[in-house]
Amino acid sequence: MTKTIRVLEACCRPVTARVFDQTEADELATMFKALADPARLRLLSMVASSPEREVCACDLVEPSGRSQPTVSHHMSVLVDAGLVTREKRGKWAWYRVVPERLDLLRAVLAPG
Amino acid sequence: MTKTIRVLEACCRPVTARVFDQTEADELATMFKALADPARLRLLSMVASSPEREVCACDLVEPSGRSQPTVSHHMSVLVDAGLVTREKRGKWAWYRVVPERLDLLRAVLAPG
DNA sequence: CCAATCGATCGACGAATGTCAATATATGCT
DNA sequence: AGCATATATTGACATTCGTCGATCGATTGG
Repeated sequence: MTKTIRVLEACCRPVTARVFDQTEADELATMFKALADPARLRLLSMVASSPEREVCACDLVEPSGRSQPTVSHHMSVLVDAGLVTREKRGKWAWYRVVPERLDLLRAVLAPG
Repeated sequence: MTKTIRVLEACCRPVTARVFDQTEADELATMFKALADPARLRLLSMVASSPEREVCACDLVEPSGRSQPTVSHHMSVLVDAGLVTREKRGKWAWYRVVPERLDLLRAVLAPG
């Protein structure tokens, strides 16, 4: 489950620029896969739209309508994809989005 | 398999703007899910990076390294998500990307 | 018409995924 | 130390997904 976040070499070159090689496609697929579930998208939007730009895991369970283990699992998927970071402070886990990673995906989807 | 492409109401409001509601999350997840597979990403990049901006299905099978039914399936997923269009001309099927749909996803990923 | 070709659909199968209850781990409080 | 709380991990299960071989439908050329 814990996956190392590799750095995309051909970072930011749009899909219109060339055919993705296998490695590149694999890595991008991991990131898009993290966004490919409604529950995770809602969790991500909770973190991203938070005024403080960070959210405690304890504030995600009830609004998401999922069990605590399920939320923990989904957040791990987002962390593994590099889209959010997790910081443990005392008993609590705090999440933040990683804007550079969203930018990377935006660049990939950019028009030619 | 054939899914109607609904139009996103809250189109283009970024993830940083508010918490996605269920319907919105479902629809966005469908689009991201279409991008969440390496084979499909490569197929999409083949279409998107084509000089003529369109590609015949017959030119996708061999380079993708998948069987003809598998390619057809993947292209259907992309079409159903609204990311590409399929036009049947004679015996051949021609695919084009839908830039507006990529723009929509880029807008969703835009920073606050 | 018949044969050939292109692409979509069907059926099957193993692999991956989303989910939760139960349990484990870690931290803080008294 | 002992207990309560917050989160992660494990194990199980049903569902979805990616894949291919076989087949079907449509179009074209002789």
